[in-house]
Amino acid sequence: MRARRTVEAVLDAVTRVLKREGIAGVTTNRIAKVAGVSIGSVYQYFPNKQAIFVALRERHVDNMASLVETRLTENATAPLRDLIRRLMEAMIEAHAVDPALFDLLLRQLPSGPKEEGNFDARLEGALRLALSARSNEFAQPLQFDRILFVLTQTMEALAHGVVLRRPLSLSMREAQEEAVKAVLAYLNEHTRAASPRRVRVSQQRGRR
Amino acid sequence: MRARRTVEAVLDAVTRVLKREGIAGVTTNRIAKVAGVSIGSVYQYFPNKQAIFVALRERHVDNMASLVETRLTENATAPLRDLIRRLMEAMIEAHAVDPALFDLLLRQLPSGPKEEGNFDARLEGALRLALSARSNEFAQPLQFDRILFVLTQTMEALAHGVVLRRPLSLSMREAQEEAVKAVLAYLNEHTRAASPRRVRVSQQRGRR
Amino acid sequence: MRARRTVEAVLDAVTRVLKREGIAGVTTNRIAKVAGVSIGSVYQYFPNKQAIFVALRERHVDNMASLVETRLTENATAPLRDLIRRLMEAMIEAHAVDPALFDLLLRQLPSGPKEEGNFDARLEGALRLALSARSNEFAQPLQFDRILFVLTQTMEALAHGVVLRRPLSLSMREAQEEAVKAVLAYLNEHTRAASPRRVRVSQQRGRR
Amino acid sequence: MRARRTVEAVLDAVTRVLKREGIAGVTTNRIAKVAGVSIGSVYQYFPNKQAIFVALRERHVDNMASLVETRLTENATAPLRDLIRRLMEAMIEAHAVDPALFDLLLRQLPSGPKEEGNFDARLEGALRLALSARSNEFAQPLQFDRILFVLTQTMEALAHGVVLRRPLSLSMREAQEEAVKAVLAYLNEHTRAASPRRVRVSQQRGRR
DNA sequence: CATGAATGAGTGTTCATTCAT
DNA sequence: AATGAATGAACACTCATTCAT
Repeated sequence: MRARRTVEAVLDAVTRVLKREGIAGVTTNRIAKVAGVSIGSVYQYFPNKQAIFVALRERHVDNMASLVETRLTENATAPLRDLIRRLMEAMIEAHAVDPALFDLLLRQLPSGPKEEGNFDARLEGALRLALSARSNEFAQPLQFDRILFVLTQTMEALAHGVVLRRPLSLSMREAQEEAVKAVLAYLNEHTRAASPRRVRVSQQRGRR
Repeated sequence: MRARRTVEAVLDAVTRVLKREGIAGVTTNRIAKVAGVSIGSVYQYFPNKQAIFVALRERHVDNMASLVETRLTENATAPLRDLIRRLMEAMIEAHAVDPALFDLLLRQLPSGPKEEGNFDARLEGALRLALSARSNEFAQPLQFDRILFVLTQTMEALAHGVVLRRPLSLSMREAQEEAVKAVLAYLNEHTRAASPRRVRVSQQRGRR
Repeated sequence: MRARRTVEAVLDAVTRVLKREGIAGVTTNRIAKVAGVSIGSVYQYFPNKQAIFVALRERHVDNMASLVETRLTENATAPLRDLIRRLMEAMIEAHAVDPALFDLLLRQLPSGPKEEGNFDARLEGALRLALSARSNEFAQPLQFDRILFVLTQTMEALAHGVVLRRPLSLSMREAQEEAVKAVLAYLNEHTRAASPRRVRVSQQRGRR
Repeated sequence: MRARRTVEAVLDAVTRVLKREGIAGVTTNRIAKVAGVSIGSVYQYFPNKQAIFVALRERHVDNMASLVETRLTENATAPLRDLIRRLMEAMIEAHAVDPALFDLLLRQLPSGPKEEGNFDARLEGALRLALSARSNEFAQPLQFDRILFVLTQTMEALAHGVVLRRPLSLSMREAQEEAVKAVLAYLNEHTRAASPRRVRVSQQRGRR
C-alpha cells in the first residue's frame, strides 16, 4: 500500500526535521521535501499540520507504551517489587531511545491536555493491571487512585529525569538505581506489613 | 521609572493573552495593544519576542522559587521531615497560584534546555541548603547528588501533578497528603537508621 | 455510449455542486466525486475545467433557447402581439426552471464576452424570424437592427428580473403582466399605425 | 492621511490588474505590487481579498449612481419625459466611463445578491424620487412597484446593452435613441391620458 | 478506457520587526 | 522616548492537472 508508505515517510521526516532544527524549523513544505513526497501528498493523508504532530506523538507514545506493556506481560508472574523495578527500567529504556525527540513531542508540541497520544494514561493502565493482579500484597483498604496517581507521576518524571536531567556526576546506571529505590520506597508504604509502621515513622520520624 | 512600568505592563499583557487565547494568540502587536503601549515601545525594552517569553518565565519562576525559599527560611530549625513536608506544601501552593500559566510557561514556551528561568535549579539549591544543614541525620556516606536529583524531580512532578493531573476522585488535600508520603518514604531510605534495612528490603523484597 | 453518459454525469454534478456550495465549491475533484467517476475520466472528456463550464452553459442555454424556439413555432401564425406575449412568457418560464443556476451560469461563470453559449444570440435569431414573417405590420423603413437590439436586451432583462429581482410586493403573475406590457408598448412604436403618433409624442412630449 | 492614499492605491491597482488580465490575474500580492505598497499594508486596510472587491464595487457603483443622481437633481423641474431621457443618457454615460470594468465588477465579482454595492437599488431610489414628484402625471391608481420594477430593469439593461452589446451596425447615438424610445413608450402606458388606450391596444391588438 | 495517487506552482494571509515621524 | 504605519519573508494549504498502474 502506497498510502502507508507515504504516511510513514512524512512522520519520519518530521522527526528528522524536529531533531535537526527544532520545532520552529518544521514547515509543511520542508516536511514534504525531506520526506521525498510532494506537499500535495502530505495533505492527502493529513488534514493539516497539527494532525501530523498528533500522529507523530501517537506513534511515538505507542512505541514507548508498547515497550512498557511488553515488559509487564513478560513479568506477569514476577513479585511486585521485581515487576516495578522492571517497569521502571523499561520506561527509562523507552525514554532513552530518543530522549530529545521525546521531550520535544511531549512537551513542546501544541496539544490539548487530555488529548490522544497520552503516555500517562497508557502507563496508568499498565500499572493498574499490575497492581490489580497483586492486590493481596497491599494493605487494606487498597487506595488505588492515590497509588496510581503518585506512581504514574513519579515513574514518568524519574524516567525522564534519569535520561535527560541527571547531574553529570551520576551515571545512568546510578540514576536508575536511585529512581527504582524511590519508587519502591513509596510502594512499600502501601504494602501489607510495611504500611502501618511506615506511616507512623513518616509521621513522627525516629521511633524508639 | 517609566521603563520598569512598561516592562511590567508587557509581561502582564503576555500573561493575559496567553491565558485567554493560548500561545497561538500571542503576537507582538497583540501584546502591545493589551499592554496599552505601542509596538515600538515593546521593542524598546525587549530585543525580540523570545526575550519577552524569557523574561516572563524568569519572573514567574522567581516568584515561585521565592515562595519555596521563604518557606525554607521559616523552617530553618524544623526537623527534616517537617521541613520537607512544608516545602512540598509550598511547592504545591506555588503551582496552584496559576497552574495553567505555569504549565504554559514551563512546557509550551520555546526555550533552550538549560536556559535561564530554571525552577529545578532553584529548587535544587534550596534543597541542598536544607539537607546540608542536617547532614548528621543522613546515613554515611551522604550521597548528595543522588538524593537531590531524585528529590527535585519527584517533588517537582508531584507538585505539578497534584495541581494539574490528579484524578477527579482525589481532592487536592488527599493528593497532597499522598505526595508528601511518597517524598518522605524516599527520604527515609537515606536517613541514618532506616537506610540499611530499607535498601535490603527493596533489593530482595519481603524478608524472612 | 459510455462517453455520453459520463459527460452528462459530469455536467449534472457541476450543477449540483454549483447550487449546493456556490462557484467557490466547484473543484474538479469534487465534480468527479459527485459525478461518481474518477478525476481521470473527467479529463478524458474535457480538456480542462473551463471547458466543463462552457459545456454546461451550452447545455443550459440550449435547453432554454429550445423552449423559446418551440413556442415560436407553435405560434407561427399568431398575430405579432400575441406571439410576443407568448415568447415573453416562454422566456420567463425558461428562467423559472432554475433561476439560481441560470444566474450563476450567465453571470458568474468565467467566460469571454462573445463566447459560445450565447442565449442572446439565440433569442435574437428567434425574434428575427418572428418579425421577418410579419414585416408588413411594421412601419417602413423597417429598422430591424434597432428593434432586435432593444427587444433582445429588454426581454432578456425582464424575464430575468421577473423571476429573480421582482419586489416582494409583486407576484410573478403581476410582474410578468407588466413586463409584457412594456415590451408591447415598445413594439407599438414600430408598428404601422401607431408609430408616427408615438414617436412624436415621445419626442416632444404632449404639445399644447 | 496616509491611510486614504493607500486604500485608493489598492483599489486603483485592482482595477488596473482586472482590466489587464481579468479576474484570474488578481492576486493579493499582485495588487500590492501594482499599488506600490507592501502586501502587509493591503491587509492593514482590508481584512481579506473579498473585502477589496466589495470596496471597489462600492466605489464604482457610488461613482455611477452619483452621476445619475446629479442628473436627477439638475432636472428636478423638467417634465417627466425629458427627465427620463436625461436619466437614460446619464446611465449610458455612466456605463461608458469604463464599460469593461463595469461588466467585470457587476457580473464577475463574487458577491451575494442583495449585497452592498447595489446599483439597482440606487437607481430605483432615484427613480422613485423622480416619479413621486410627478405623481399627478400618472394614471390612477399609481402602480409604483410595477413601474419602478420594470423601469429599473429595463433602463439598466439598455444602458448596459447600448454600451456593451449593441450590434456593429448601430452607432452609440442610434442605440441610445432607441433605448430612450423604448423607455418612454413604456412610461406612456402609465401616463394619465395614454394609459387607457394603450392598455386596450396591447390587450386586443389592432383596433378598428 | 478507467483509476486515483501524486504533483507542485501558486494562493491568501500572518506577524516579527523596522524606522520615519 | 514613543508611536504605529509599513514592510516582506515566510507559512499553511488548495486544486487543476498528469500519468503510472
